[in-house]
Amino acid sequence: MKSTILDVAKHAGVSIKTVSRVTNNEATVRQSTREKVLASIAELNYQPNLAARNLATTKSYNIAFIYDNPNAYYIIDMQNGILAECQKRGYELLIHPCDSQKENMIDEFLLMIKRSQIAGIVITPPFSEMPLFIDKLADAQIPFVRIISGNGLADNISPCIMINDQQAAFNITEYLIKLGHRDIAFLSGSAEHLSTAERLKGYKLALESHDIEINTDLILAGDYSFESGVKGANTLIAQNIKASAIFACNDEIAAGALFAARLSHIDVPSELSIIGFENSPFSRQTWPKLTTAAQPNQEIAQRATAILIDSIKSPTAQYQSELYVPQLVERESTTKASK
Amino acid sequence: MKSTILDVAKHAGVSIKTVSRVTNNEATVRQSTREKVLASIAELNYQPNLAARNLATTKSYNIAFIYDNPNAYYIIDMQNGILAECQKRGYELLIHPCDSQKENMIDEFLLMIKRSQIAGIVITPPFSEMPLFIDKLADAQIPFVRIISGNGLADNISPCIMINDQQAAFNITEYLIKLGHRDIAFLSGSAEHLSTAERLKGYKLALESHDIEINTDLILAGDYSFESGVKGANTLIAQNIKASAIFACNDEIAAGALFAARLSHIDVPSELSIIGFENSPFSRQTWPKLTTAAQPNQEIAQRATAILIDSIKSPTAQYQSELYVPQLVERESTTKASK
DNA sequence: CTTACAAATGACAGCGCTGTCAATTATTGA
DNA sequence: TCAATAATTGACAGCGCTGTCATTTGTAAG
Repeated sequence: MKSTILDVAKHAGVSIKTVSRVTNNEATVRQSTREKVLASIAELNYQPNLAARNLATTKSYNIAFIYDNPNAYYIIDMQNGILAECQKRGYELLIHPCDSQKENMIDEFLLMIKRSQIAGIVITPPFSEMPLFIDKLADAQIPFVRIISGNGLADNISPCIMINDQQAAFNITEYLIKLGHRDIAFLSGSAEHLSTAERLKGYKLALESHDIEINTDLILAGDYSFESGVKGANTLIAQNIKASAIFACNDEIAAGALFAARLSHIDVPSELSIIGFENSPFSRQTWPKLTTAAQPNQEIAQRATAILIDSIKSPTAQYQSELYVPQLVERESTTKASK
Repeated sequence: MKSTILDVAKHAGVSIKTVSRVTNNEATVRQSTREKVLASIAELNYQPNLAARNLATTKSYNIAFIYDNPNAYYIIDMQNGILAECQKRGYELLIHPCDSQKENMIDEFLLMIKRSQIAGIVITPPFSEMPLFIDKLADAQIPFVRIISGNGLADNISPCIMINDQQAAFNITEYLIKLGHRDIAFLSGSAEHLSTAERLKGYKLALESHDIEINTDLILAGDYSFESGVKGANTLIAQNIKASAIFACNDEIAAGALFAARLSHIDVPSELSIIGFENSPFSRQTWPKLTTAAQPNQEIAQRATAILIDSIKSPTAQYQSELYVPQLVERESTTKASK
């Protein structure tokens, strides 16, 4: 039989309000009383009924996570991070996969949010990078946190976690340059994702800062898929474009490029270095394993959630933002340029 | 401003109870009244407050999903399936990743379940195949549904979705045999998963039914990883074991085997056929693409959830169970045995 | 030992909904 | 036409909790 606040109150010999004070960690309870109540709570195995609390406060303790599923690994990581923080803070997680391409998606989502009782939203790309969507959300006065690609210029619409893809791409490219590579191909991800543009910027900046001319033949459009990597690498090979290294916008593209190279009997890394991005499990399931840039997605998601909950609990004009720079992970798919 | 049941009642000129009847789809409401109420609901954009409903019914509309994350693709598929049904039926989904290896995990989970208000649980392997865990859950009187590997012999402890891995493995093996293969290697998945044993059974049965002797040298232990596939294939190659086809217990293993074969300059499929299992996105990201056996995970999860909710709503002694047989998906990694 | 004030505690309404059961209205059959 | 019965509808309590505000208890100062 589940015990209620009344059971605890009787058992401890106090009023239900005092029990409520203890469970909510309010300050104005005498230490001795608090201990008495806590003992009763433990003995009766009491757990506050969330539905009743929600109803009484007319607040909600639900965090929504909205995503458009591009990458199962990414989603799972994010989800686990959010979950961890929610558990810590006594929130529930509601999952909302959505199709970003779908017409009316924005309005449907807004309606759903208004209907559900939702305290705040964690938003990942591409939604977090859709100005129209974000503006509407801001208008609707719903707290949210965005995880986006950027270099630190926050817009103060909401708290934000920024992934400095540009800096990371710069670092990666420089790493290749320092290995002696000068002809570095760039296999782009999806054009709709900001991260693609940011990574390209970083790539260009690195080349420029080492006085290497940017060769547009080496920059190929694509999307974040394995097939795109295969296609990109095959284009380079077929058109006989000289490249001693490939910067792939994510690990799947890199894996595709790797495969294409093997099929053409080009050895990786001795004849061609390939570098990925994301450090997904994928990057460890290729052979050779991929050198890549790692972003700690789970940690990022957890921080984002923490910031969101903070901003829900104490709304302030100025929002917190944080910046992450993905770090190089050296593995086996890159080596010095051959002379 | 959120509207409440009282607003709707006033607007429609009925009692709040009648509004409640309409939102709960109860039968005893006159058609004309129902329409009137529905119109008011639509006009006021009314959505019942779940917290209040939960409190009033002292029931919960939360479904828990418990998993130990082996495979992000699998989890996402399951999750989406469960979500779809939950949305349809007005339930919420709570996610519970767990570590199946962790000591005390069972008791911790049970405690958590008792504390949370949870209407039922969807359980996937390996949890669904742990008798101790299942028994405790049954003792605790919590409704749940299991998704397990099996051939249809239900135990009536709970509703069940069974994946007939044995039959599917039989079919797959027979498919290879009909292509002329007689020396078919079997790369096992994790021993803890029932599915591995079931697939092995199906494999053996198929060989026997075609009067092919079972060669234990061809059956290699492993787990459900890419590395395991690489290792298995390399073992075959190194020990010079004659095999014209490989039955890999899942797509990752198959991908690993594929890679090992390529490295040894063995062409797939002309020199070696490889077949996977699961039809994960993975199987489309190899080259050649993998022939495999598809189980409609999302559909399975949705059905499981439907059955679970049915059993919550009308508890009966006899539980529903369903059987799925994964179907062969022919792609490019298999072909006729060379003479 | 009082008084004045602060700290701690409690009484009670009410969050929005559903269950129970009584009241009302519609329908049927004689 | 009028019971008798069935089909609808409504009044009201109460689910378990928190917010408000009144009350009690403790404490420092006089």
